[in-house]
Amino acid sequence: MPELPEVETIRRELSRKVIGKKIGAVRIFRALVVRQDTGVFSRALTGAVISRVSRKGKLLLLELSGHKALAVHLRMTGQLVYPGGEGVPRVRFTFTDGTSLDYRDQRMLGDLRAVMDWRELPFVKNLGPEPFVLTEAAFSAMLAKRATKIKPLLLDQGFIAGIGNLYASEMLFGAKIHPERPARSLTGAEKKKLYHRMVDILKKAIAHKGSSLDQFVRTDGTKGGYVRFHQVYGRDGKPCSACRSKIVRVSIGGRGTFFCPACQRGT
DNA sequence: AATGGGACCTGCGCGC
DNA sequence: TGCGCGCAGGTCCCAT
Repeated sequence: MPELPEVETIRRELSRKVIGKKIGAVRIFRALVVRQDTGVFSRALTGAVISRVSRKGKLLLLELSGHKALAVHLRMTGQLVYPGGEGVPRVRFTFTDGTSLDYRDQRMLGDLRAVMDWRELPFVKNLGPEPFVLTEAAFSAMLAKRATKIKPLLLDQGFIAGIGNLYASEMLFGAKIHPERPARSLTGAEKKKLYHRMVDILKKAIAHKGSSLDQFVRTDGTKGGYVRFHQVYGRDGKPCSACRSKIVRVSIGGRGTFFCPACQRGT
């Protein structure tokens, strides 16, 4: 479940480690994760120099010389490890200095592709605003227009970029809002609170290098430290930190959703 | 517009 | 103990 904080962690770490490096060779061990012709992929990347690493929502972009980019979506179990070299990854990028960047992905749901203009990717074009760019007023106005349940709405990448299942539950708990509340039913105070919990939680998760519950690891293979701050996600049956009621897990929009039935009232 | 389902994948934990 | 099954969740796609 790499979400915005996890992808941002990787972005920052790769920025420190691989900018300026030249890709000498691309080895594809499992073609499934390369979502385009593998020859096109390899030829586009070989010889390119990494100029910058950026992020759009949960999409990581290794920008290259010649206006190209390597777009990486980790989906569920993707990992980028540097320096790589251990075991057999799905894809290995070997730099001309001899080091390598490994793309690992247990479930192979990830998405790697070399693109000429990442701004033209449908995923990018459909992306909603970045949480850190959005103002409170704009966020409130966006919520006011929507009748749908707040929790699935926060997961909609076209509505807002980067939030996934874990942080959606955490921020709704922080704002004391029931996950099935229609977005437009939130009061002004609730919308304000949700905006601030959203920003605070994402920033704090980045500060702690993300949440490693299952597969997420940092580029050096170590785990992120935010799990110990989780209030509800993965804590069903355990006491709420605020009121000691038991945290419950329900399915909303087909996704596991954790909340405190006492603190987060009503629909 | 909203909602619900299936598809993509693998490994884990559950029930029997 | 062993086996089969459902499930985990990011995104896309289809149907209603």
